[in-house]
Amino acid sequence: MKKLEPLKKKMLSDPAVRKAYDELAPEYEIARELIKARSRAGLTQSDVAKLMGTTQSVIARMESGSALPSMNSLVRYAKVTGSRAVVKLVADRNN
Amino acid sequence: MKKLEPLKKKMLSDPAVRKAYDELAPEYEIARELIKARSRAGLTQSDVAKLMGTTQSVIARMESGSALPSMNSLVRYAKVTGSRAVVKLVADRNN
DNA sequence: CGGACATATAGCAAAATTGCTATATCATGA
DNA sequence: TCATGATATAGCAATTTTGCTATATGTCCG
Repeated sequence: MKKLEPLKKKMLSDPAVRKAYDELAPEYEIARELIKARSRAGLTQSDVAKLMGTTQSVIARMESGSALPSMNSLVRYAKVTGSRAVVKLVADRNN
Repeated sequence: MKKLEPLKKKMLSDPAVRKAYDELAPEYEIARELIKARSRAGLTQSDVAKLMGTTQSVIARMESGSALPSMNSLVRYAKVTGSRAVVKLVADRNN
């Protein structure tokens, strides 16, 4: 299943594509983290919503990666899914 | 320099204190990450501001922990300081 | 098929963050 | 002391996220 890597690399060498990717990637990365945490906790979006004191559509939106959430939301989401939000800024030459 | 740990533990056993601490902690944790990244890059707040296309006061506010920033800001800040924002929701029984 | 349950999207108001200007504080060196 | 560079804070407008209701999709049984 690693056959896509070369193509990916090639596409990312296009500056325009690269820029879009760089800005988009974090949203999906976070979305994946959210979904992982929620399934680990065995909760539905409605469950999480109720626990966070909001509605299911809000959770769906966060997990869809249609926008970068605030740390506030992230921390609250983490809390109700039995997780802890860890944020690090790691040195990275390639950016 | 570990003498404060027992006191800290005791204080946190007070529910009211604990709640305030839980909500406050992430802001300062993030602020510390920001400042670390910036000094690693050898930049001033004004430098970062310019690179991000904003002003020094905005950076000062982010680093003061007076509010939880958005992932958007975090990612942009990371980028100009030669870092990468890593967000993880790690399983954590104690919360 | 028809009914539950889970997730996704739209549209708008409310709330929070961001951007900005101005100014304050603080440390350092000439 | 004065000047300079760096960081902090205030106040307000602009932008973004959040919260909400309603509705759409999609899936899995019975």
